[in-house]
Amino acid sequence: MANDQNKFQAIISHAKEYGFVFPSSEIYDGLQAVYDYGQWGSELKKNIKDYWWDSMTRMYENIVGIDAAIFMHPTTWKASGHVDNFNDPMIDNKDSKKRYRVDHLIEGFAEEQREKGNEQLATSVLEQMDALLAKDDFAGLKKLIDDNRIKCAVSGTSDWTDIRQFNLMFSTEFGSTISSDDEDNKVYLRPETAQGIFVNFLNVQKTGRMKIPFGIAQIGKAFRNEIVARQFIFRMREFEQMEMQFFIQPGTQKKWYEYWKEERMKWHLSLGFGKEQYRFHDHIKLAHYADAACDIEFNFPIGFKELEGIHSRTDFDLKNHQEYSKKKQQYFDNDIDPATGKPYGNYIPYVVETSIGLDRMFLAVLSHCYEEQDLSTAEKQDSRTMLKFPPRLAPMKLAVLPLVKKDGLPEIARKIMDDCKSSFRCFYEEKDTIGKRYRRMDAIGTPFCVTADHQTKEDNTVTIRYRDTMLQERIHLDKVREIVMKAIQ
RNA sequence: GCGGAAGUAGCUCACCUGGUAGAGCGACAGCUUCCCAAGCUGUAGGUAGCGGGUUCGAGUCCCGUCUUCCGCUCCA
Repeated sequence: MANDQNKFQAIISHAKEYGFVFPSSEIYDGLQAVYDYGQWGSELKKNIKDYWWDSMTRMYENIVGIDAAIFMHPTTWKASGHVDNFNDPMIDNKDSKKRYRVDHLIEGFAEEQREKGNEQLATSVLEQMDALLAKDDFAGLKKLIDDNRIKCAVSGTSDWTDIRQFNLMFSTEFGSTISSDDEDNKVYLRPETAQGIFVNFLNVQKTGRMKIPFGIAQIGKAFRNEIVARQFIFRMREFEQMEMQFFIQPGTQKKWYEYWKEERMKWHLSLGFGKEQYRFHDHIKLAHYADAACDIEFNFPIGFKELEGIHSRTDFDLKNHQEYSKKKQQYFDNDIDPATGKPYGNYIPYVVETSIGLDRMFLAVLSHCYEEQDLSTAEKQDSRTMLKFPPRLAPMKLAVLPLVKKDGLPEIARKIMDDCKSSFRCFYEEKDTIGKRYRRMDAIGTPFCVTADHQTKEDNTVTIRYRDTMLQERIHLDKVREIVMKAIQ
């Protein structure tokens, strides 16, 4: 465990030192739980994104993608349950360190009084509470708690912190007249990307002539004002989700839930990190919208943690959007129901969701591929740090290196660059010894290096050096592009 | 949010009981032309997280603040 913790620290350092991940606005001391992706990090992230997007939208003919806005109509979040579930004022007892929802605390007190026969007090307290909650009068609520000497069940004391609102959604003002008091102007930064898909369900279904079952995929940013956000990019306030909502007939959710569990696991395994790095974790306590849910957990250096969620969301979201918007969210199914011999007809589809955190996927790839190797021999101490990325995900695919920077070798190397750079990302370097240049490429995870040497001038062959094995082969110049292309496909 | 620890050059760290910052690695330029880092020469880079206080004088003591790490708590 101690070693894994050190490994995690080493990965964070490496990520910063080699341009993968920087703390946000670092020159101003950073911003808690916000990070920026650097020159190689953004490439890696993009490659992960593309890999997911392509496998979703190309490999499944019944899945299409959209890109919805981050801002959504405020009612969206009422329908989704986010406004009700994440707006609770909380209070902490300073002695027991226990945190309570203010309404629960006061209701508990009223209940006690009622049992003791103080019916009048109970009713009065509850009435006051409702009035104060409606006004968001936290000072008044605190006074109510103090005046009635409401105690903590654990510590038995009445030593309370101030009341604070823990709203997991970020909000901002919308429109030309800015008035922070005006609830009508308040818009949220989406706390999940899913709702952008749900509100577009019929648009996509009708214009794309989609037939159930079908899926809508989306990659985009989401924002959550986490109370405690830590562990590097594992839990961030601004993060990116890659998710797909799969619309199905009611009653078939069990089958599709199992189907997507399997499909998503296959996708992860296709990266070749090994089966033992993943496991399923079934949710016992289900979210307000789900009738079955599990996570795919990955073996991070900080332990097995959630990487992707697969949820059977029932018709919770579409049904609520129908209710709040007063617009029918149903689908007419022309397929014949074998039970009745007639079409299935109108229904609100059920949904199975697969939702993966892009930043977590990035961390999974980075931490799994990070390796420190001891290459010491009897004569000499030696070690290298490398990122053994699958070639298709590597930020840089090929380094082109002249063995020395004279005798016409740079010119040959430049020619190779010109031949390859339109096909994939290449890196040219002539400074320092060849060994040092190889090691620098290992550190950012470049899978291939080709070196032009004096023999190249005679027979047009170069050496290609493989990152993982450090072995070299001599190949013809014309083969370079082809070999790399094959590896990244 | 609570408790604990830390914050000095890109990185790792040093400066003992207060007297206006050093090393190694790295980076850059040049030499070397060498197929797996640490050969030679040179250069750049820090007002010690930030703010305040004590003092003739603070990186060094005190307070506040921000950030990070560890533990607890939380995580629809």
